[in-house]
Amino acid sequence: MEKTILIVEDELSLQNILEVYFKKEGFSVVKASDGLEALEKFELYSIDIACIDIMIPHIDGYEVVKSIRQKSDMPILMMTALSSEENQLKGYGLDIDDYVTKPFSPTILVAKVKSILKRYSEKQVRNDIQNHQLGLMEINFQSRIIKVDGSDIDLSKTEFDMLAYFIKNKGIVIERVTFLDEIWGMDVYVEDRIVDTFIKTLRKKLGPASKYIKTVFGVGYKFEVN
Amino acid sequence: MEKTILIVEDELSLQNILEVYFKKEGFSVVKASDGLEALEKFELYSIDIACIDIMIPHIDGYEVVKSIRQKSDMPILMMTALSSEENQLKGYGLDIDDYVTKPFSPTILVAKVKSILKRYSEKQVRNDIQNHQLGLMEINFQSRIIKVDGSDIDLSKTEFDMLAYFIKNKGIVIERVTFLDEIWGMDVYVEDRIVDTFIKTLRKKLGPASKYIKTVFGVGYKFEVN
DNA sequence: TTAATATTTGAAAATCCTGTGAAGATTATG
DNA sequence: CATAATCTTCACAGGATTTTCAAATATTAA
Repeated sequence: MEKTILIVEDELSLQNILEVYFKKEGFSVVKASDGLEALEKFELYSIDIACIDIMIPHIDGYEVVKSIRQKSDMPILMMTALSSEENQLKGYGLDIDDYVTKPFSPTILVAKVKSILKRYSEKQVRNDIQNHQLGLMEINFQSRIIKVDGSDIDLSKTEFDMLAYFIKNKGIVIERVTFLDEIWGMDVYVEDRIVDTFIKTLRKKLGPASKYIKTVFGVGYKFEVN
Repeated sequence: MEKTILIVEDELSLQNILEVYFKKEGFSVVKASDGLEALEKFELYSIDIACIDIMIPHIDGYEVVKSIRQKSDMPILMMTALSSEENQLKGYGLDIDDYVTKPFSPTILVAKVKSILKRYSEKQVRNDIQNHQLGLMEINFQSRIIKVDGSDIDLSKTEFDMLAYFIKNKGIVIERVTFLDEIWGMDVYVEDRIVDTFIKTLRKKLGPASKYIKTVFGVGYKFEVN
């Protein structure tokens, strides 16, 4: 399964270099140039790991981490420019997984990221599949309970699976074919228009939360909390 | 074995921070923001330990503890904001395992929780007399006795094992295959519809308590007290 | 603005899933 | 060894869900 990495770095040349390296390793890359953008992207996409520079505009790296930590325990790696920052980092008591000091080799960063993800992957499988709060709705994958505005919504198996897939891929456009492959399975032959029909009932059942399901004309659908 | 912790705290930022810390330590986290929700979640999930704030909406922490104590002797740790609360706590004579006074460091809370659980598990091994009260029914895993409305129910080995597995996983959906793996063993080959047959007899024998066994169409079954 | 293309939607048809009773197979018990 | 208890399979009815279809509506591009 492809991992999504968030790179937060204001120096555009470095940002691009890192993007190239991570893409080469099969990562899906999301970029941000300042603290605000970083937090936006964090809300918008399902990020698996973040590499965050400390000295960035608007909101500095420390604050970005604090903010993310209120909602997620995703792995975070910091990038520091100065050794003074390095000390501060330790002093702050932030819950981060690793850091690198500039200048560093992209290869090393990639290696560190991979090793962190490896460590995480076992724990993650168990932990990450719990209770998710997304705007108006609350989903529990284990009990297969969906709540909108606090009250239970009754979904059939396929309806629930589709919504779950949406949520696990929030912010990303999902093509009809992808749904067929992921929910129905590669070998099942059904018209891809059936996805529309399920979108219809999902929207109806989700009520006010149906606004999160967006049509991307000519491509597919997208789940976006905002 | 992964432990499930219930965090009862109305201050959402603190709630989220604690969630992150406990998840990182491999806990499965269930959250509640007020006393009512706390009691609901307590019924809904198999909780191993609870951290409860005293000043919470609807039903305060003291009352939550009293209510839980009528059904369970699970470890409980309280979080107090004021030293006056601290005194009250002592005065009340509630059967709690520990407490922390705000502001406290999440790390300390985690450490306390771990040490309580360690103490508890040792006790558990010796005591081994766990009576579980779930709505209408009472189950004792050691003596393999089930009571519904106070009277004994006679279950065969497989029937009991299935019910026990249900109860140990209350609130989460269990697939037929999972039952086969857990009760029959991976290597045994039987039709998975046999699960239905056992559900049938379980429901019949449990009488009024059969309402806790819920069918999740297309997926499996769920044990839910409510 | 219009033609071409996509999506939404309601309803009907086809399919799948579960509950159940009955009956055969296996295992325990005296 | 015989009998009882338990486990397992099977098949059918009824209900729930999935799938298709076609008309209505919306979007895009020229």
